[in-house]
Amino acid sequence: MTRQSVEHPHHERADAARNRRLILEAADRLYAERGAAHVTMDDIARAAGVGRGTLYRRYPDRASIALALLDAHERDLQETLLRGEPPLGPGASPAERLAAFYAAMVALLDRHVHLALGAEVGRSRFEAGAYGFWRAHVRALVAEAGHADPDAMVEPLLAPLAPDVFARQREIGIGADRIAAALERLARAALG
Amino acid sequence: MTRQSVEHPHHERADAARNRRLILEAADRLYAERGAAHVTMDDIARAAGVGRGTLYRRYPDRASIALALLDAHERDLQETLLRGEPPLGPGASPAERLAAFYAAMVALLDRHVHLALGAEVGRSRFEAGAYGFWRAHVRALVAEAGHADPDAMVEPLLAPLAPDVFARQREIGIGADRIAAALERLARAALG
DNA sequence: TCCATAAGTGGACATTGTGTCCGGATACTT
DNA sequence: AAGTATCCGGACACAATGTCCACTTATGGA
Repeated sequence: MTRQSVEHPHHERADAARNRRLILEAADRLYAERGAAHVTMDDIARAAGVGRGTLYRRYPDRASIALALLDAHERDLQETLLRGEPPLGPGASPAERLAAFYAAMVALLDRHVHLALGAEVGRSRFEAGAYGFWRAHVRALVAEAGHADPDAMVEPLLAPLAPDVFARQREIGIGADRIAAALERLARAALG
Repeated sequence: MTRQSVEHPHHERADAARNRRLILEAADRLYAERGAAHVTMDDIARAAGVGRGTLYRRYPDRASIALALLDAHERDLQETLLRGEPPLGPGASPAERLAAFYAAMVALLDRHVHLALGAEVGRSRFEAGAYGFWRAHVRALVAEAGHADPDAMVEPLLAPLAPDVFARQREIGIGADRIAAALERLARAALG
């Protein structure tokens, strides 16, 4: 779905590849340093040592840069959900799988909040990145658990994983472990 | 908490009061017509027939205008939660009160999504508007239900009410009634 | 090795939205 | 009616976005 922003074109020129790396490294560092909201495209271009035109050629906005950085991490988890061991992968009960999914996502967010927040700038998270995948996964679990209206239950169950919610909780002193524990309880209550 | 943006100063000049009304009416209309994201301060000033300076004098940004408009509606619900009849008001079980709260919030969102989205521009919803009130209410319910870590459970339970989540659900064809039904089930599962 | 050319680069530019400022206008008081 | 505190509104400076195009460079064939 966002592969083109990660996979290398078949014959990418050497200078282009170098600049791509410079851009991604600079963006990652800036997002981590200042927070997504305080990084402009100009900042990234300057930090990477490339011109604005070069930056815009690849990435139309900040969100797509953050998405490119997130993508690799997210793909690992997606792979595990599809073919990994239970309880993340197939084989466990829906409630346990949702609990494990929550825990894994919290761990992911804990490492990459700055990127997740950066990916939210502009376009809403719903139509970008891996949201479609998470949605399909959770929908399947909800349906398997026998809920009456799975489609109406998916977004409410995904909402607690919104990056800004996670960031807020950490801001007021609730660590990733407590968040994960609370969500695991919620998962078992909702699908158990 | 946001009273100063709604209450009239003791001796507001007649022209100032008129302009306040013009501004709020114009903003409400524009938000509804085009959606919050596509309304600028300039648009509001022009539609209201006042200058930019006049607009900025009262409202530092779009969010505070939307908040002023939302405020009245939210206050009604707050009053009911504190002193109204069960199940919204005191007297019912935590699970039933949370279910009723969800339903009431969905109804509120259904009428005023455009405002709720407008209030989110810039400042995150957490530190503005009535969020503190909703948080305190839900936290009390969670605690009363005997949960281990109420503080970690509050944000996850409030997250499904985020305006962008609601807007998204409606966008993909899930009506307010289905959302309310799903959330009521969630409430009973989480606190029951 | 050298050249043709497709791809890539970078900074100038136009555009849009934000927020501030202050001379002038206007309502309220006495 | 006059004085004054408040308010008005547009001009201005600034910040960030996204586009454009003249120039540069890598690459592959002769």
